[in-house]
Amino acid sequence: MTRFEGPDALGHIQSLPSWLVGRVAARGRSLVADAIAEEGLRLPQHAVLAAVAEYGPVAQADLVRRLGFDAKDVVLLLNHLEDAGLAVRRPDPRDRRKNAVTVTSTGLRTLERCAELAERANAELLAPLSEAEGRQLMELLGRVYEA
Amino acid sequence: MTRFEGPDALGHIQSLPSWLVGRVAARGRSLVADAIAEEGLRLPQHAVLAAVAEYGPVAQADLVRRLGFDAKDVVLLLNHLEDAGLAVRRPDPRDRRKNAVTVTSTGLRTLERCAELAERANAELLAPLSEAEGRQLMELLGRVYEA
DNA sequence: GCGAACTCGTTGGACTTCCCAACGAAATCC
DNA sequence: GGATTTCGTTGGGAAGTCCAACGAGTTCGC
Repeated sequence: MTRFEGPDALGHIQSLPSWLVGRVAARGRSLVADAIAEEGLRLPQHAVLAAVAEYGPVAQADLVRRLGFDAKDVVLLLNHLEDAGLAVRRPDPRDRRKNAVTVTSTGLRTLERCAELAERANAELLAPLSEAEGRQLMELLGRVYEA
Repeated sequence: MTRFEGPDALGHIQSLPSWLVGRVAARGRSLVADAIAEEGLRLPQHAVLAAVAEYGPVAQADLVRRLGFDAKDVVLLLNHLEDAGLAVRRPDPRDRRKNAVTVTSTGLRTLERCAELAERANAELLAPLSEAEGRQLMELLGRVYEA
């Protein structure tokens, strides 16, 4: 085991995988957030809008479950998306407790531009790596995450 | 370019490196946070305590610069560490504006236990990978981060 | 059937992290 | 020795995450 824990305490923390992956994640988050800010969206708004687009008319509780977001936050995020004309809430006739949330055509176009922007931001993130190394990084991260 | 952006919008986001690295970072953060919670410390407190231990008697402004934390938060974190008897603030005789922050012997022992706990949490994080793969992941992340 | 238990959307609040502004005290610059 | 800067501290605000509760609506158990 390592001696001299005190003098190297911070260095030890910063040598841990959890610290390094946290730093890279922060950088990636920042890059993507700045990119899609060009479309006036924040990261959680983008995620909710994408989930709405993917799962068609969907209840908010489903979004909560699929995204792992808090129900309250989904309410506020959808308020914003609706105000921006990107998504629509309509009552579900089959279950009057539910809202059937849909993406608008404007929202779909915004989503396509965001996909492009996010992809470019990720290219910038992985710029120091070759294509093969980028795939390898993804493969390793995938195995860690699935565990 | 990809067609059918709408139906696969969320899947596209979740296939990006920024998303995957964010997920892995969240898992690592959670594992380490739970581990050192055993010693009654939260992650930022641990970081500050480690920085204090590493840089000996150090001014708070130095901690702010080295950690990149907000000055206000460092004040509050040090308040907690001092109340817990892990660190001490004393006036710096050479510059009466500064506090000379030091770790107590209790803080040092806590730090050593935290180092062990954090290391075990990271081992759990990288459990799905072999040792060589773990080193490779660190090497790739390091190159991405240094950029 | 019909009351109990649950679900849905919503509201409220607490906490943490991060960012910016200001302040008195103290040091430094010239 | 006056102007500028630094230091610790306090204050406030935006954003993200989480928990508790509620009325309206639906489903389950008997």
